[in-house]
Amino acid sequence: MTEEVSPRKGDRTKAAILASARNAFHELGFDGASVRAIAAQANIDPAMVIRYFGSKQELFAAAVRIELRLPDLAQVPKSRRGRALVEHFLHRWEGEPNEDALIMLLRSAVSHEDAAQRLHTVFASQVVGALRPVVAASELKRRSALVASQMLGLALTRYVLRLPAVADLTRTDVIRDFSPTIQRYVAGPLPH
Amino acid sequence: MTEEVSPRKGDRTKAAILASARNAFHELGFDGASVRAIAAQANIDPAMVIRYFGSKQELFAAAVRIELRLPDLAQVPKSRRGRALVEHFLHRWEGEPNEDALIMLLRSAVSHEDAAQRLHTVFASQVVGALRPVVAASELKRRSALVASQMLGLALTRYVLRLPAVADLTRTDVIRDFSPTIQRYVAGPLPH
DNA sequence: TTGAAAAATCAACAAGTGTTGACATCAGCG
DNA sequence: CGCTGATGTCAACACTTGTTGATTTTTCAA
Repeated sequence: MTEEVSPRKGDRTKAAILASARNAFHELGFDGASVRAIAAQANIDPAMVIRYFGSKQELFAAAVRIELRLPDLAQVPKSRRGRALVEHFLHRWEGEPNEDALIMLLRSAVSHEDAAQRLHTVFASQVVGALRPVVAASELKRRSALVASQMLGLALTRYVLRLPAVADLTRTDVIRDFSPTIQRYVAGPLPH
Repeated sequence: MTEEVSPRKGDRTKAAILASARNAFHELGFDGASVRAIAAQANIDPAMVIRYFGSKQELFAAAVRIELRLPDLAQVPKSRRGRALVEHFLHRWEGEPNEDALIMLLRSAVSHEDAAQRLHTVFASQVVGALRPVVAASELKRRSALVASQMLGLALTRYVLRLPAVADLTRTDVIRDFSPTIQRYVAGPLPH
């Protein structure tokens, strides 16, 4: 009534399912989050989940659909690109809690082959995409590997494993401690 | 017959179960590896797995039992401790394939709470234990966090996700590229 | 060889999974 | 009103999971 464009009742519940699914996939991964649990948390019948999304796999694909917000490193002074990258990912991961798709993929990729493939793709677009404009083509793969290993290692230990030593760091700590490493991986000299 | 001390038939199959379980847990994680699949790969009845180990959980605990081979960094010149650490873990992880407990824990910790707790413990003994003799107590937690994030990030991207950019690196490449970072995390200056 | 313990087999259980189809309820429009 | 299509409910399916008990086969010493 109050809406202007067909406030279809179904759209609200569809959104509720999606929100519940994002939460569940975020903290339990694909296999750990059951359709029944997702439905229960949204106060909905499990059958509706299938009716609205077709299958659990398609629900996951919808929940994980990503907006690619790439940082434009070319517009950042060369000496601050490491810091910019760390801030970019930290902002993504701690923007709205229990929402980021990369963490969902990380939690799922271990056991779910499709999620692993999607993570490869996301990695390629996010990290390689960010670095391509600012590093030599001959070094792109190597520098991307280094950045990915450190940033995914940070995400893993901080958000998935929650090792106290890493999880207890403040945002400021993280930026201060990891920026120099990423800076070297992006723009520093590589050992020959 | 050819053995001297009670070559109990059961010990052989128990060992076979353990080997099969290590393999399965290593590539599928705790939830992904079913008791039936483990038994099938060892050509035995699923019931035997339970009879010999009590439960899947106890089998996992037995498969993941770890020999703590800590590197003694105090005996390594200060400037080479980063390299020594990288070589230590690389040797662990690529020693005998499909055997390392840390990878098994990494694959399982995502969905299995006990595995996550064990990983915290292993991390504490392996990383913190190696660093304690050679870093100031006031910096131990912070330096351990940095080393753990990079080394687990390497393990994650190389062995679990198998991102081509990281998995394609040779052992020599890995040592060359990651040692400087770990060296800085262990003995270099920390940003204030 | 005989007999007892160890090892292996088989079928079944209770619980949980994703998914489906038949049915009931409700909305809004003619 | 009555009708139609969208929403929601319920029970059941086929399957997989870890685990158990009864039963049979094998092993090995007396």
